[in-house]
Amino acid sequence: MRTSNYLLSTVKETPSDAEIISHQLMLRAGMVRKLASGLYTWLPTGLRVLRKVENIVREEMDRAGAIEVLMPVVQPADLWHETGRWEKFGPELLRIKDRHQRDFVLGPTHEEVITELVRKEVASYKQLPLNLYQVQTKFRDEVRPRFGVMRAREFTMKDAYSFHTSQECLEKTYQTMFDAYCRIFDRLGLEYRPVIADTGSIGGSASHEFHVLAQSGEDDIVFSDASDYAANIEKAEALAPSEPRAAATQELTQVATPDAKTIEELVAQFDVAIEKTVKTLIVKADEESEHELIALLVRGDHELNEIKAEKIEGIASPLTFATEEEIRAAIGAGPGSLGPVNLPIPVIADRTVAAMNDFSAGANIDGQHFFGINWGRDANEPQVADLRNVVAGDLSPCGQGTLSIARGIEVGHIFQLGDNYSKSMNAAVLNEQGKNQIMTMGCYGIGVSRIVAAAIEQNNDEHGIIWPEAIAPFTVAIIPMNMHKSERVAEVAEQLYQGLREAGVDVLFDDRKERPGVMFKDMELTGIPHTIVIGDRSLDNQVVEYKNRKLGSKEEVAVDAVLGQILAQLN
RNA sequence: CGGGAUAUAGCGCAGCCUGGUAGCGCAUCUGCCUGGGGGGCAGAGGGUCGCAGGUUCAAAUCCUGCUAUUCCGACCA
Repeated sequence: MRTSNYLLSTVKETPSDAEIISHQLMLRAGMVRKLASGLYTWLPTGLRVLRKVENIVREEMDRAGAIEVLMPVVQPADLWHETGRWEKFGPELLRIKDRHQRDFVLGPTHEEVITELVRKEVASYKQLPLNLYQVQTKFRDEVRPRFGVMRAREFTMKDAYSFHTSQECLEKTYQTMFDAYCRIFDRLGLEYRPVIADTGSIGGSASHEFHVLAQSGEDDIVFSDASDYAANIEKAEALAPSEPRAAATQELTQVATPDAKTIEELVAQFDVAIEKTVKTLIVKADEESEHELIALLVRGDHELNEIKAEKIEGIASPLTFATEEEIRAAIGAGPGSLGPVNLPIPVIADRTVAAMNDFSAGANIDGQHFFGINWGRDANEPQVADLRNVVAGDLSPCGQGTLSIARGIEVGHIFQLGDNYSKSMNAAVLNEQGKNQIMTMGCYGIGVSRIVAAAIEQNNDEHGIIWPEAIAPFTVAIIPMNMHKSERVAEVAEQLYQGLREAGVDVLFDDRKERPGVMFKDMELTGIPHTIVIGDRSLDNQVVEYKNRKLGSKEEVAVDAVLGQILAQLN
């Protein structure tokens, strides 16, 4: 490609509404442009990268035995009624009507459509297992699109769905997909981790997420320093403290704390360690419960894990915090002064809290706290559950080592769905006994467009993007110096360009009548891995200059050797 | 959905408080110079000041409403 026939569309200034580095660089490098909130046009450079990611994903899916299909973006509401997700999905599901006033949705995912297809096309166990995938546009009407294509409303996803007659068979395909995903992310050149994950609203049993490690990631993932254990913080179990609860040493005392509405204020104003404080959070109980509200207790310096909390029996799902009015009506004190002593509603304590002694918490009287609280003596032994997020330094749930925490960008997610969808949609085959049997399903997603952003998050410097070789929009850039005056430069550049093209290399020949600085900056911003600089100065010595974007290195290469050397390096 | 901010040339911004000829940098176009790191000189084009009302002799500027964008929070395969 010649830049004179191309739409480079680079910009110098950083658009003011781009928050994270990948979004800024994608705009500056001319990869995407925003059309409306969460909707992006892919410019030629961005599209080249997107296609390269897609192709790697396709190759590995095909290699792993999956078969490509393509399903519509627009889906009839009937299917969503069948699985109950028409009601269950929130406003994130964009619902539309056609001219006959029939309901449709813009597909945020395709479990319904694929299950509809397979239940019609597959009748016998002999046709299974089957793993179908597509690379398709999805639409989710996100509450708050942000970070460019990282969290867009319209995005490209590879989604695969497998069908089986047994759990064993599902597990085998699940493992095959797990391995395929590792190959994909290896080939993409990304630093990533598979982690144990929550299944979220898609449902099912086993699940792993694949995270690209980056500071700007929206998820916390935790690792053991002594084993392969890695999990999303949503899922990571916080073990009970290894030490049993110590005996009480303090008397229960009530203290006026008019200016301490938060744990931070309490710790700042009174001589109490934050590890000796307890936070009391009030949530709604589920409808069957005889109480309206339930109190959840976590240590002052710990965070409630909402995913864990809403899975506890008796707690409303989705988790809903009580309002101040509801709390006052039930307890008679405001949120800043709550605690387990004399609390008229059920109490569930985190494992850590259950093992505490001599702790402080609100007195359920405005402006009052108790110090020296001890379970059994001052408050009934609570129901105990794992309620909190793990923190760095916690023991690993696998039994080996301690945990550390890093930020990750979720780029892949695989699930063992079981019969969640096949059952409600009655997707069955005849088994070996000639009986109808509901199929068991797995589903496997990769955020293709998100990977483009994630790759940049992980590979950039002050000059711009540094593409991993496998997904660079162009592999080699040719920068001629003063080509429009020097025939010698033009000739060498032209020959090298043709040579690289004939060898099938993605090469960008910067034949614009621009000053050198402009060309250097553009190629660096765009992140092209290899650059050849051709100028009279070096041609006098029969050499050209080779620059490596990633290493930042320069070397001189003989004119007649450069093509061979580049080609050798690419293999 | 709650709280805050913003909307002026393609992009980034000033002007608004204190009403009176719409401005700066970059980009674009023309010419000349320059030619190894976003260069210089000279000139040119480009605006419904988000939209709709209101106040006023006069509104980018003051008032009201709306819309969009954005940040924080809640929410989220």
